[in-house]
Amino acid sequence: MIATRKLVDAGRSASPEETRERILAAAREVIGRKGKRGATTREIAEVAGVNEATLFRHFGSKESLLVACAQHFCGHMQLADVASQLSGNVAEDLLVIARLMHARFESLQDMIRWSFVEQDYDSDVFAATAWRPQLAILTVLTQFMQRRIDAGELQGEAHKIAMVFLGIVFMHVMGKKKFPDSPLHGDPDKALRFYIDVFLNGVTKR
Amino acid sequence: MIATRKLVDAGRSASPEETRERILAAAREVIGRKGKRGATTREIAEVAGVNEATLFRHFGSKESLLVACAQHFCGHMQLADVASQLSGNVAEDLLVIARLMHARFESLQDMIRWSFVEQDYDSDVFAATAWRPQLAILTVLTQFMQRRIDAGELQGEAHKIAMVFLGIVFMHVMGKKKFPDSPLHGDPDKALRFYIDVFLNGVTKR
DNA sequence: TTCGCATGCAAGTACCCACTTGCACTGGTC
DNA sequence: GACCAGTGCAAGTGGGTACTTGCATGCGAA
Repeated sequence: MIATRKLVDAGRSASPEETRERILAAAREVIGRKGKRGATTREIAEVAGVNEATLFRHFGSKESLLVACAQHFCGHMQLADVASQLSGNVAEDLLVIARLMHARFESLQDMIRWSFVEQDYDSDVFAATAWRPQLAILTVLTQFMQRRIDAGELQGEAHKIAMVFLGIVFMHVMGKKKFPDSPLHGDPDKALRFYIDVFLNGVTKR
Repeated sequence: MIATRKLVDAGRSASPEETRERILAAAREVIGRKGKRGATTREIAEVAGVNEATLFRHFGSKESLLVACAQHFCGHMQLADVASQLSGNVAEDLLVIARLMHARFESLQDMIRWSFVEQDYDSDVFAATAWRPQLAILTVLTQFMQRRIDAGELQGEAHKIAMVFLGIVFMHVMGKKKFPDSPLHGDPDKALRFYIDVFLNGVTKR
């Protein structure tokens, strides 16, 4: 019974909060691989090292677990501190913002990918929650652009050029697996600098 | 038995090829809404107006149907004729290509969205096939950029700036549902011209 | 007319999934 | 020491899903 003992102890050693955390982390991992539909409670429990019944005792239903998962990992994020890092130089500031975007996209990539498709056809709370960070970033980006336009440094409409910049960085992250042989996916910082250069100056030869 | 008669006749009136076509179209439609996993053979058959057994008699298995569907709609496309429409003016030519990209992305949007997430973790033939048109477009785009660089009109590396342009247009299509209140999603042609302007000249105020 | 092929229809099989339940165990709290 | 909350475990339930099968039907070709 030693083996049984060990397993039991492993479960027992953690507090309920720790158990909850493990389940949420496992859910995120499995959803990243299989998606909302493809993720089974069985596999999530297995990855979490927890009995399936425990999962339901914690979250009640699969749907509740997924929503809790999206809220846990994609909830309110602190973006305000970006402003303090800005120097005044447009290119440098854009790099700061781009790094932030890149990091966020990268770390939430799997969730975002699925929120991209499993959309609102079902008034999907999960997808809406998982997409929130992107909207937040777009807001920050738009505000930044507006300020630079007002200062006479950039031209165009703030939300439009913000969308372009967001699209470029977003596509960079999402494209890693889809265009794996692209030379852009070596040094991320280098790629970001390149994008900023194109964004600011265009590709026309002068 | 008139009702039964009608249904039967509806099925009978079509040739096996037509039946096959209807099933493929239905599969595409349902996959677009529910995804590969979420699409059930029952619903596909229902949408196609055929019996579920007929679906299996045609395609053998759901997986075979999905692969056939991807091949049918995302198979080899004729892109070569773009070259004949090019004028020599970079901005105008980019608009021609962008319109083509936009139309393709738009019409294949649902399939592409799903191929985006249900990726190769399962050596997924469906996803690989559905993604092929994007790779084809990137190739055309890269070649175009290379020619313009060689002609001294553009600067940078062809594949890199091609990726940027692709990303912008791709994000435009994919973002329609995710950023519904963006002013870019009114007149597509206007948006494409705007993207091309930013791509060529940047957003820096001169 | 006759025959075969494509289909409809209904029933069924085997599996998987979300979710439940009852019981046993244990570690910490009083 | 007694109790209890949190967990493991095993079995089970009900519904959905892919896929099969046997038979009836009718259209079109021989």
